[in-house]
Amino acid sequence: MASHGARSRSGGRPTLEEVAARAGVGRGTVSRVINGSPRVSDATRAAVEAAVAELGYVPNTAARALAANRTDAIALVVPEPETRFFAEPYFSDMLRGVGAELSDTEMQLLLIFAGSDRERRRLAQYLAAHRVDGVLLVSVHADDPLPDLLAQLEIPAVISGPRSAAETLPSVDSDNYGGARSAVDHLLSRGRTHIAHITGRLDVYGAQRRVDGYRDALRDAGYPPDEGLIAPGDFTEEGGHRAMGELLARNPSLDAVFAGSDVMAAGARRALREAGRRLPEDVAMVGYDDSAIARHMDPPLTSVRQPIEEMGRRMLDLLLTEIADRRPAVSRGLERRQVVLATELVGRSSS
Amino acid sequence: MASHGARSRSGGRPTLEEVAARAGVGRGTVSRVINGSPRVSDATRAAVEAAVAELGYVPNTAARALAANRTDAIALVVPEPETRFFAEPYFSDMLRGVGAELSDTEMQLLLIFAGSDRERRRLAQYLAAHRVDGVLLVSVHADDPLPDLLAQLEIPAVISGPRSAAETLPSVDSDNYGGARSAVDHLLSRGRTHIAHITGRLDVYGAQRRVDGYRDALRDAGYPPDEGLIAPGDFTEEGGHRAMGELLARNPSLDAVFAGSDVMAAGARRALREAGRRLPEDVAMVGYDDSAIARHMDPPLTSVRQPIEEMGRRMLDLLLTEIADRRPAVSRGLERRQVVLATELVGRSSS
DNA sequence: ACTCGCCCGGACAGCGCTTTCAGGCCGCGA
DNA sequence: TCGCGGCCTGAAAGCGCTGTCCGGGCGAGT
Repeated sequence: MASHGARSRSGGRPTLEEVAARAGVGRGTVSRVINGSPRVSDATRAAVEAAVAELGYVPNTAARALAANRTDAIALVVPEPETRFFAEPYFSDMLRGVGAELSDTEMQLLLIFAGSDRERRRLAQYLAAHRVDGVLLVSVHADDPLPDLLAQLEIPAVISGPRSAAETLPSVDSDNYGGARSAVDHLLSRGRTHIAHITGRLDVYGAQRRVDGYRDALRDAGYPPDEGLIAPGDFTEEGGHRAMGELLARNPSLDAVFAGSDVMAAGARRALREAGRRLPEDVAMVGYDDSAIARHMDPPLTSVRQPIEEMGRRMLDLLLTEIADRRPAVSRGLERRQVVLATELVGRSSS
Repeated sequence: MASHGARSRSGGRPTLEEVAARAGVGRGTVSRVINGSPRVSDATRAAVEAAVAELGYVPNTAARALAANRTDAIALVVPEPETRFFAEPYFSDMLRGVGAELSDTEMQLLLIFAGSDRERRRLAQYLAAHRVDGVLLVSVHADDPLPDLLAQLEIPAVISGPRSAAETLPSVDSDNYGGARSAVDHLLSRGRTHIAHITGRLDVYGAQRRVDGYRDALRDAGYPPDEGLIAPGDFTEEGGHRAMGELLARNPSLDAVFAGSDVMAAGARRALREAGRRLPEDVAMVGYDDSAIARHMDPPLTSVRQPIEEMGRRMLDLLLTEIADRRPAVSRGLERRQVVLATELVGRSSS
């Protein structure tokens, strides 16, 4: 006690203790002011704030983390290689949404890639050390063990794109089903009658939902189910190209395609060109994602837009709630923690 | 003391103390094992490691940071808006290099954008709180106050692209001068005699050096200086377009252009097309950066490649050295902490 | 065999902050 | 006027780990 008074060591930053001395109060009081506790009189608060300003006091994060058992940091985990992260606007939009929402808080955002096995092991270590208060998980496949790890470690997490209808983690997703329906309805309204669908990877729940939406829209319009009009893609351009080839072979009279992603649409477009079909005269096309690819395609591609930035924001909201709720160990009911946002059809000349 | 034995609180993670108890040694000993101190017998070390494994012990970062006064984290600061970060492959390559080098260590990398005023204030707060052990600064303009702030806070930092010849911070750069020379020499070797240059923003030191390299290469080849062949650009496509226009107006007989960046080359290419000049028949062109733009230009652009990933790796090396050296407060001489890496001319059909 | 030196393990004092606890002071009601 | 209840504040106990300082044990030298 006598060994560390209010003297500031050379180059050292001021401590709570020094602020307290300067303001003529105790450490605890300063702490309360800093943390915005209401149990402090206005006069005292003002005095403390003055001292803080004069000394240029900045709290020591490590000490706070140790004492309060929290880190004030959350991680955005991308289970993909870095290259994909930079290639897909999806991630940067998401990041922007999260970042925007986060700038109102004192929280820090960590960006973590978990594409390789090595990176995943590192991440596991990282999470085990509880170096973040919560995790935002984007683009997770059905069989990914990450969510379970998080649950086991009791780390709050929010997932973008539930893994299944029975998703237990809080999640934010866009309305894949509705988006697909709107795409098909649009094509129908254009007078198209033979509408095919190129699916995404079916181990991604959202891709399944798009198929469901496609089927239901056709059924509701009086078209009997025809599995021959559905071809599996894998979200790649090459997959889209191949799928389109199959579809054309099976359905010569096909006059429209709903592709499960813009990238696949680009592949399909190539296949159509090779087959001598004109867009949109012979075959109309609608994509999904409304990415840059859609805008730059020739002709520009009608596509279903997802509010990705908004999704990022909502994910962060959910996560912060989750973290706050967990703090005093209140156990909440299984209220609705699955958010679904509406999509929007962006019409262009491909349809 | 009696208040916290080796009992693990419900859900709590094991502590050093518990590991020590299990291994039958003292806390300090376990700490030494964890930190790889040599002053521990093999038998003891084995016992401790076994205990660590059995308990699944993971050190508490906050406690360690507090006691050791370090964070084991460094920041990559990008003084640009996020959009530019994603748009320019420069940053992602840099990130990849740093990330690769970092994965051998226990250090954590933080990505921080400081494009807006608001973000910069946040960053200042962040640095003031000493939440990182060091900073990697990329793409800094001559008048940026960030380096000074870092110096004042005594935070180790490494800069990519020195601000001037008198840069005091450790830095890693590519050989802008040599790169420019190689570009001009290449054009000369192709038999071109009227070679113009579109510069980058001259408040970026690297852009100045490219101008120097351009001038010297021509001078050494026996061409007298001709300022009319130099037009200022600003690293944007529009700037390149405008500069090319000026150059053509001033020098009708011009037969080659060395552009200070690929983006400007794209703008210049547009101006050439508008003027009815063919590439490379009428005018040969060389760009700088060897970015995707160069590969996709029509015709593909010859460009000077910088080893960006390597630069990222070297920057991290320098920073870690810097951090390590500062720890025991050894003051080192002003040895060479400015690394310059060689560039490489990538030939394509534009020249 | 005895002593000196060396190496290893344990104890202890914090690192700076949060948070509980209890006491002091004031105001209000009786 | 006295007593009781509240609110505000100060004190103190850690949070889990690091790093220094000692003491003890063991091997080697004479």
